[in-house]
Amino acid sequence: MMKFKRPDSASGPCGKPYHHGDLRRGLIAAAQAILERDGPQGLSLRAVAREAGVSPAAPYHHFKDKGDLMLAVAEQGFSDLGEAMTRAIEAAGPLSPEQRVTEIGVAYVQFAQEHPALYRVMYDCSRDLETLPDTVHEKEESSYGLVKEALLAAGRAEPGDEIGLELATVASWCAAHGVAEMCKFKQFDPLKQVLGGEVAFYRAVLSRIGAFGRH
Amino acid sequence: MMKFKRPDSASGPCGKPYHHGDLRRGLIAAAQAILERDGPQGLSLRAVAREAGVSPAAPYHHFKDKGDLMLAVAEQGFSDLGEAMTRAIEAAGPLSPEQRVTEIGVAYVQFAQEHPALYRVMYDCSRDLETLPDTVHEKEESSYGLVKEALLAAGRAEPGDEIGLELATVASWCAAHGVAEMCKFKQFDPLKQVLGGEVAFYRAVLSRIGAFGRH
DNA sequence: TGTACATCAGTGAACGCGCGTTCACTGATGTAC
DNA sequence: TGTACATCAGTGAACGCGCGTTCACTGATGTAC
Repeated sequence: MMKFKRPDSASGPCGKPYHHGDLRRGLIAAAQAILERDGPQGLSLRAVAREAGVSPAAPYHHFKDKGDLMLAVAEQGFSDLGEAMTRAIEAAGPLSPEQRVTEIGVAYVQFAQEHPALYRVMYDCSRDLETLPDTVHEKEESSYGLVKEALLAAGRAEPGDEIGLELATVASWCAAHGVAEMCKFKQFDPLKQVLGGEVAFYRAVLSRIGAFGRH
Repeated sequence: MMKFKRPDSASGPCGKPYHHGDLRRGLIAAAQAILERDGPQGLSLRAVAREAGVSPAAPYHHFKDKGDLMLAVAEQGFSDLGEAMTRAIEAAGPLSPEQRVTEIGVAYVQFAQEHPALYRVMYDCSRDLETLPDTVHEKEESSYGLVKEALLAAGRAEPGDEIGLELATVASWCAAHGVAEMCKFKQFDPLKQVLGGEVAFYRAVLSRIGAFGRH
């Protein structure tokens, strides 16, 4: 994120350098900025180039086409989500396996709440591919793996019951996605108020759903 | 849906009638057809007019702007969803309250699976409004009301515990939404195969989630 | 250390496209007399 | 029953816009000698 090794030698006295340094990363960051500011509607290839201070043709040196750029944005998002989940359980200190599951769920929903537009792009890209990016599902240290492992530790499936564990993981993932997307509706405002805030609200909902732990 | 009272008197010998008869309904139907055929990407105002066999300006006699048309499409969708849920529990014959809850959930997910593009538009419109259409949440015979009532009957909240019931309803709704959206990912194909089909799969997931009944 | 040159990473103008919306219009309908 | 006319529901051409992508180009970099 801050590994830009922009060579200052190339910059004129008052102008921008001709070469960006790490435009690939810069474009992904620009896309994220647009998502935060304007939402998914504003996310065009030209807008991303504009945001990065570069001509509309420049991205084509780093991405095959628009879809390729979007995919990279989504993958970065999933990687950030995984980090957020990991950070959350580390920050919480020592936790029971059951609490660990809950905290992961809360972190997931919180991430989606904090970056709604990014979350949408992540989800949309996945659907278009009809597969989830490797960062979610394949890698050893993936978010999916994190959830699965936490559920196993919490005894949500008998050791060896691979199918049961898989099912529990899918269930949790679905629940978290559902909560993440529904939470923003105004109709739930009174409920949020009664429960004492956003986080309390989706903690309550997740807990009701059950897949993320009942305390 | 078939209440077109197209006045044939207006049609020429081989041409279309100048007046459509019920263009408002026709446009909504055309939009649904486009969604089924081309997905949400293809859903522009012009495309809808084209599909309905009408000039691009014609819709403006029936809808304020594009958003207004989309909203009507979404509302029709929510109304269809409500009907599908009602039909499902009626078709299932006599059910225990607990089974009723499950069947409603399955019907919800099934509807989303059968009309993925429509479902997406429904959801997107709701988010843009930041409220759910009245057909979902307000009306007496709304889908939301249906779920709530079934949960109450199933004893998911003490009678009188309005907040608990509301929370249970939200939880179920979130869960159904999550399952509906996640089910299509290819990664879950092996699991579906093991469990013996699509419906068995999301029945299993819903049941794991808990909010829709454990048997 | 200096120079020639291939390669890389940008520019900016242009393309064709489909979009949402507007406009003045016209054909059809239905009502008053 | 017949006719004049207001109203309604269409037409089709045009607008300006931002988009994704392509092209020939050029400035900067780094390597071989």
